[in-house]
Amino acid sequence: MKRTHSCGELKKKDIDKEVTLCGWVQKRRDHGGLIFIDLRDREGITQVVFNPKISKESHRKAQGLRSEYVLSVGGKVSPRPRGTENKSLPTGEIEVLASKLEILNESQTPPFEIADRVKALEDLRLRYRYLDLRRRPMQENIILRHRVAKATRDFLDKKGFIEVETPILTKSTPEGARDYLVPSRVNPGRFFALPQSPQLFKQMLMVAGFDRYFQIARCFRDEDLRADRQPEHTQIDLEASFVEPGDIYALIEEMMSYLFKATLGVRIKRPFPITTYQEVMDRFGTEKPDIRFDLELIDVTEIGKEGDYRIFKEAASIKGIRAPKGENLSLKEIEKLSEIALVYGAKGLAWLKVTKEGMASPIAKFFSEKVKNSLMRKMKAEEGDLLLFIADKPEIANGALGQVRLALGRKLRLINEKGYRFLWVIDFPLLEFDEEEKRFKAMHHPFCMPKEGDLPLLEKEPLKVRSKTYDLVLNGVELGTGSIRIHDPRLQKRVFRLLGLGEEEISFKFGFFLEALEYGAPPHGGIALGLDRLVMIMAGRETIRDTIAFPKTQRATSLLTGSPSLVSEEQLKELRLKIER
RNA sequence: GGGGACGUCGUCUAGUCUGGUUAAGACACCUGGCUGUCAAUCAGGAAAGCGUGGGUUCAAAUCCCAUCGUCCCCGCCA
Repeated sequence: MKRTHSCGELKKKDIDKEVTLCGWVQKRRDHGGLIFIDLRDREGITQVVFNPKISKESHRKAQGLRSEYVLSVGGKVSPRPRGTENKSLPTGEIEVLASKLEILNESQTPPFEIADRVKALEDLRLRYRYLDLRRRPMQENIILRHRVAKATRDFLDKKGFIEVETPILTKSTPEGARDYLVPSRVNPGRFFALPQSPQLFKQMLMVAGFDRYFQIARCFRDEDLRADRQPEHTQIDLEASFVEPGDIYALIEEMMSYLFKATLGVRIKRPFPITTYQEVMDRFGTEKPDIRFDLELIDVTEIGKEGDYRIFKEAASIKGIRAPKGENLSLKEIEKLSEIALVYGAKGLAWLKVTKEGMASPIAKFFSEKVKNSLMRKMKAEEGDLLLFIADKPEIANGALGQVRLALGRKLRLINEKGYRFLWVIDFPLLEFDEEEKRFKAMHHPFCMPKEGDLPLLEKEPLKVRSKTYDLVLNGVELGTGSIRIHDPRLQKRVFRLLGLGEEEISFKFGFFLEALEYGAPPHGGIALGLDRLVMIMAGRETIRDTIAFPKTQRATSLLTGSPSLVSEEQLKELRLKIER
């Protein structure tokens, strides 16, 4: 036994105990006659004092200690002299008077300081991830992640869910994201795909009668990265038989409530509001609205067209948003908002300031007092407000103004950073039209059940068909996606055909799955929640990289290991692969 | 595929717009002093030729071109 206690637990009550601590040298303060070492481990920091009167030998050895050396220190816990207690440290009332010192390992001077507040840039942190992970905030993130995963398992176990592992080496299927492929040496020219999600396996587990399944599942997608997107991410994946959407809502709401309580001690308000896709698009311009603040998009198409402003008159849709007290925003700040609108495809951002003297704006002259007044009324505008408008195709007007809304929320400090506001977004369209490929694509995935009432439209007006889908949104972040699935093989085939899949392709790609549905597949549904994103929000971080022990860069490489890397000719030959140069 | 920001001692920055002495500071590091520090302190020291390659110029960290890397975003991500 190298240690008797952790570096975070010794308190007044331990005074006079003989203890042995192990840890890293956080800091050495050498006063010549007296040396202080802050010894750090996962649990905290304890001050160790080397006094030649207690041990000449240890004091001599301690002179050679440097940052990040690994030590085992034996000594007596004693109260700090009156007036030298450190209130900012949980162990600050005591210190260990070292009588024994063993240097377990030395350390090079680290490339950056192991401090709570990082100064090092992220690429350096990633290259030395094991040092970055020594920092307390990173340890807290990873430990929080562990607690969330643990609480998830506890909760779902109690609810009768069985954790089942599904293959990592699986089959490439069309639709969705690009697959990561793995060549098969035993079957030259053939490839496994890493799963984008365990979707088909969990459905087949329902066919198998497991009734309730879950998995903390790694998912792989070979797409471009973002702050909240990594090539491999982890989902809390679950599926249940004989359920309605309401069963899933209730389960997930209870689970979220349990997770937040168990890990953060935070109470979550239930039930979560439920809104349709159509409604959130109209009101917030996005399928994942941040409802921590109220600003909503307002349809002013009718009123806007009454003026003489050509751009309004010719637009299919005019959406407006009211920035309370936005009068104070400078032209430059409005210009910034307008740039955001441009990025999201709008051609411009029109604005009106409501001042004492009336409407101040380059476009005010195009509108009569009457029109201006009805605009004011419709948007519930008050003096001092700034009104912003985008006139365009409905998708653009909504989408771009939705982004302006988010920027406004931040700019005007309307967002309660400490709040957790969940929202269900339901009834997504089953399909969307891909302009590039000129065909229908599944909005979520091809296994979502269409709403029964919309079934007659399936072949006639496919875009009007809504599906039994539900997205869970938290603070403007898409946390998870789920649906009731198709369990009828005939209906599943109809949907495949709608997606433009030929009979041959259907049986090649999905034959095994359709066959499974033929053998008494129960009605079922489920959801998958992004664990990385959930922990990111809980930890108050801006990127999921801070919640993943060993993440990849935006170019999908590991700076730590240098992967992906070249492989030997022999390896390629064995796989019968040739690299084109 | 596209847009943007950044790259200077170990680290983080200043310097770059407006080319011109020994490229500056803080932290870290090294040596020495110091028995109550915890952002220890005092004295001294070492440390980068400015991501890489090319070009312009009497002269390039600074201007131009290319390239590499990191980050943010659009597209993409069911």
